[in-house]
Amino acid sequence: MSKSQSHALPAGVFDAYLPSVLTDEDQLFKSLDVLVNSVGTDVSTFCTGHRYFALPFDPMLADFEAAETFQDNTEYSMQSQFSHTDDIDTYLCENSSVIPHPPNVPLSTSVMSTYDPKQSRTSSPSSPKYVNCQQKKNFLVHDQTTGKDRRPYLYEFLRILLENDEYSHVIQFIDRKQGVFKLLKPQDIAELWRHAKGRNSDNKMTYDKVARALRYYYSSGIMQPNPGRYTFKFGPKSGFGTAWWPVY
DNA sequence: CGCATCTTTCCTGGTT
DNA sequence: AAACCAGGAAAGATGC
Repeated sequence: MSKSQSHALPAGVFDAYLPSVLTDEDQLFKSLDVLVNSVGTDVSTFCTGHRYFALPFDPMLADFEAAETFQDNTEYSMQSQFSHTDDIDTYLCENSSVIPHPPNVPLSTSVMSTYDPKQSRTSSPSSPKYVNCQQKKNFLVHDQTTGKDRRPYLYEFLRILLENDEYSHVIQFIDRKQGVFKLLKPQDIAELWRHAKGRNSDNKMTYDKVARALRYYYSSGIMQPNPGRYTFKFGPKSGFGTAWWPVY
C-alpha cells in the first residue's frame, strides 16, 4: 500500500515520537510523510529524539507504544493508510533503525533437545546488534514436530527475551545456575507478550495476566515459584538444566 | 465439528 | 491502601 495516500492523522497518534513542539492533538496531517516533512527531519530522528527525556529512552517500547496507539485508535485506523498492524510495523521499521527485534530462535517443542545455544547469541562480532526488523517472524520458534514456525509458548517467549541481551533491561536472570529470573519491567513484558502472541483482543495485556499464566506452569513443572517480586524460576519441564542453559 | 492445550479474563482472599 | 501472590473457574484462541 502506498505511503503517499492522503489521510488525516492527528499528531497525538505519534506522541511517543514527536518533539514537544508537536503535541497538539488537534493538529492534523494528511499522512505520516507530511507530518515528518513538517518537522524537517526523518522518522529515525523522532525515535532517537524521544521527547520524554526525563525517562530513559527505550526505542523498542516506544515503537510498540506508538504502533499500538495507532492501531487501537479505531477512528483513525478505519481510514488509515494501513490496513493491518503489520503495515504499521513495517512502516516504522522501514523508517527507523532503532527497533531491536530478536532473531528466530530454534526450539523444539518438548524438551528442546536440538537447541544450539550458539545460534541464540546475538552479540557475536559477526551479528548486528539490531537485526533486520522487516523480518515478520519475530519471536517465532521452530517446531521440530511439525517442521513449521509458530508463536512461542509463554515460557519459550521469556527464554527468548532472557537469552537476548537487547532485552536485559526488561528481564534478567538473577541466578543463572538455578534458572531464577526477574521481570524488571513487568508491564513492558506484558505488552511484548501481547505482540508476540499476536492475538486480536481489545483488552490490554497486563502483568497480572502474564503472572497468572506463569502460575499455571507450576502444576506442570515448567515453572516453579520463587521468593521475591516479579521473580520466577524455570522448572525441570522447561528443559532448563538438562536441555538448555543460559548462554551468557 | 469435537477435542485438547494453552492461555486469557475475572475473581477472592491472603500477604507485603 | 496499593500492589503483588496464589489459585479457582470459565471462556477464548488455536491447531489437529
